Amino acid sequence: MGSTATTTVPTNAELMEALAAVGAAYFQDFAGAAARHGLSSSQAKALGAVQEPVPMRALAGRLGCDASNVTGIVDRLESLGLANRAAAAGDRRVKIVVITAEGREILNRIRGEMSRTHQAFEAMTDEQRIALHSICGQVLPVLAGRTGGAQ
Amino acid sequence: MGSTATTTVPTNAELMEALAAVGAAYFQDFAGAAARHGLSSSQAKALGAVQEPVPMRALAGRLGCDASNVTGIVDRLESLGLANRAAAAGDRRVKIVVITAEGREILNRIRGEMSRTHQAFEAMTDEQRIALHSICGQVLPVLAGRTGGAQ
DNA sequence: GGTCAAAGCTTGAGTTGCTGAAGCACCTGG
DNA sequence: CCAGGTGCTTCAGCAACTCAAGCTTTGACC
Repeated sequence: MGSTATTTVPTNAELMEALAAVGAAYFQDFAGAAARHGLSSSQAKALGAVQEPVPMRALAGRLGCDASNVTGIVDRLESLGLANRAAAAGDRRVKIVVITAEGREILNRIRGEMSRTHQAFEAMTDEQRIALHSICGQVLPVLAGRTGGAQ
Repeated sequence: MGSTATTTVPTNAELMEALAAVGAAYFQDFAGAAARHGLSSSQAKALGAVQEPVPMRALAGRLGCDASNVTGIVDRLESLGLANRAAAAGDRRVKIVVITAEGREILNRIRGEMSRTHQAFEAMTDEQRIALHSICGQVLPVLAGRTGGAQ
């Protein structure tokens, strides 16, 4: 494939711009859906990161922020009844965040209500879906820093 | 969903998860590069949005936030010497944000220092670049809400 | 067994991002 | 010229975020 002379290979700058625009639009769709359920984007992101029980410190790692920050976010999730703190077996220092049934319900509803995102997916062909998924899978480990390159 | 082939078409949920992960990783790379130059991600995002002179109100639209918020962000950019407020010809209410030479310099440096993103792009084949760029271009108008569907 | 460094979580101070309401300056239409 | 709308700023208030300091618990060392 790829023998059409009209399609030129995009430069890094062009790709960066395209990726940034798509990422920003996706995020706005996400934040909007979360807001409709009274959650900030940080809270919703945290909720998505605790589908499996996770210690506070590890959650901070997943969210890419300071541990002290997670305290406040989980405080709010807990006061909304969407998550709980549980004691860890074997280490009484550790507190494990566990999503509640209601939290899971809200999370699923938020994901279902990201209408722009769903529309965008519907408009893709099977080949495009496969290509996008494969590219994401290949690019993610590099982008997330699992390679010994920088840092 | 009973597909048994080796390359199965990813579901919406799988695509959403992949896209979210890539978007988050990209954003962290961006925020990290901006932080190295003493800019928050919002400030850097605003800087990128004023490569062409833009009135305050329009900038708020581009950033997807309240106009009053933009006042503070531009205040900080201005105090750092990265942007200026200029009077608009013909309407003295309007203030137009103009990036300075130093602002452009910093912006280019930030983009150049997004090493993980560049690494990820380097690892892509020409076909993948073309596919990704084309998918982004197709998906963006839908994702950004230019279709009369929801909302 | 006692001691001490280190790990996990929370608290407090301080900055930024963000919104909504109120206010001022300015434009536009009658 | 006056009324209403538009553009920007200010203010109060909350969420998110960081750093430094503090508390409890753990694990290792003497």
